[in-house]
Amino acid sequence: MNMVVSQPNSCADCPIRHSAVCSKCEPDELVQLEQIKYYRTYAAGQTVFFSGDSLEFVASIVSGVSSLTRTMPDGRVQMVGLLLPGDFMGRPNRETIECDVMAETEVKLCCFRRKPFEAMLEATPHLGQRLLQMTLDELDAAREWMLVLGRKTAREKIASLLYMIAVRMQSLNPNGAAKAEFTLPITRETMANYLGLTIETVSRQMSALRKEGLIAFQDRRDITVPDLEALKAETGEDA
Amino acid sequence: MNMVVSQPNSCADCPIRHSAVCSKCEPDELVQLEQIKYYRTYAAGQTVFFSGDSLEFVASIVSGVSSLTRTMPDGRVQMVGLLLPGDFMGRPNRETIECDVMAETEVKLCCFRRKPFEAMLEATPHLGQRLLQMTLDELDAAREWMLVLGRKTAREKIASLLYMIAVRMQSLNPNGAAKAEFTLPITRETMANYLGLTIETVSRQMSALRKEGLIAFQDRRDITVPDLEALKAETGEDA
DNA sequence: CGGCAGGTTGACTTTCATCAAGGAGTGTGG
DNA sequence: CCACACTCCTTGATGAAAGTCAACCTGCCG
Repeated sequence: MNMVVSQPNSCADCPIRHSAVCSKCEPDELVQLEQIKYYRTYAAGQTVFFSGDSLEFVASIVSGVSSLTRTMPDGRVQMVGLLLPGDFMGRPNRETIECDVMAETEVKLCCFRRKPFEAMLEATPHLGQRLLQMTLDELDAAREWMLVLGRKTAREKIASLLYMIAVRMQSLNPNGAAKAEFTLPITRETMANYLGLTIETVSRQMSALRKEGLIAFQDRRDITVPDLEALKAETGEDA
Repeated sequence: MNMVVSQPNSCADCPIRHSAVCSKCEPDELVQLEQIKYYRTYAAGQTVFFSGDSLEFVASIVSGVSSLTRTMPDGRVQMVGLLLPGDFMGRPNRETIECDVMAETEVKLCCFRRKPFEAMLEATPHLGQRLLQMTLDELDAAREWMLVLGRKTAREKIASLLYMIAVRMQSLNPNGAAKAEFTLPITRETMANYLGLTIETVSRQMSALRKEGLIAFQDRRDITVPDLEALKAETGEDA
């Protein structure tokens, strides 16, 4: 595994200092965390954990995008989580992980060996409180996604995914523009796995949305959404 | 709302004392909890919370089964959670709830007003630690379910649901019998909403599984599974 | 007895998956 | 520099699975 261990780095200038699991920690608690943390980088396409692996560390995503997937014995794959910067990877108090974790883009992790992290979780309420918040948010997101998987049409699924990504990117430049441009961090296959569709259906629906002017793209990664509200209307969730 | 407030009850002889959010609490912490708790009972079919309601209390399920559902503007419904005795209902640090919560059977809740509960969560690490564990477990279950919704056939979905319920019931009488009998706590419509299917498809697949001898039933609630392993083989997850 | 909710079954339709062919961009080696 | 192989994507033709519409059954309750 050609993963790279980077040089040490300070929490003070960490880009996810205020959103990650450590965001409620006091300065003295950060000092403790600094002592057990280390960085790792994974190239796009590399696997971080295989399902069933023993869970040696937990981590915050510093940069990049990772996916969680589950695979059936006959090869069917369903993505069950998409981890963005600030998100937490791994399970305290669990020996193994039951998903494959993959780097969709180059990913930089801030890792903590699991045992010391669990000990700190017991001793440092701020850490556990933040992790609880984050886990509850993820649970809400997972439930939202169950609606998409269980009840939406292919077209609505695509619109939902694009809308979600557009809004997340939008939140970075917060002037409420009606328009959005972004680079899809994932392939058609990854989209299909996320949405419970085949890549052919993804491709067809992307073409259909383009034909109708709801989205635009030249190379197949850089997407323009001329009218976010119009796209939202296609998600099936508008009133 | 004809909900009933029951007479006070002691934690000491509570049936979910060792599985609920309070299960790690020390005696003195239980005393605190006793001061802010109260019981409510809902009849089958009653709504506990409507989506968007302000969240006045959180609760443990003492007995019965509740469902969490999300509804689209055009009426499509997806169940996103099934709460059994011991499970926790509600979100600390959130003003409103974004699901409908319904009593599928008669349900007895042990309620805590949200604000005092949040205060205790800050002050009592045992409470937060247990809630974190439970939330992580629910997240895993939600992800498992995303695989069912996204990638399984109707037949596999039905088999998965029946197998899950059979195993949960089985865990109550722990001699590893190959056979299982149980009463479905939910209607065909609820099954359909859980599985992302129509009730007609649920009905057809139930009939098909019965024709093949994988399950048996006379009245449509009391199910017999003569061979749990055979049923498991139909879930698509066997190796 | 009639009405009603929940469930089953059949005929038909729609949606999406499957199978298959081929295009566009990229990297490699002759 | 061009041929090629390869990955990722697109598009078309066809088929299978599940949804829709409709009729009817069953048990229950007033």
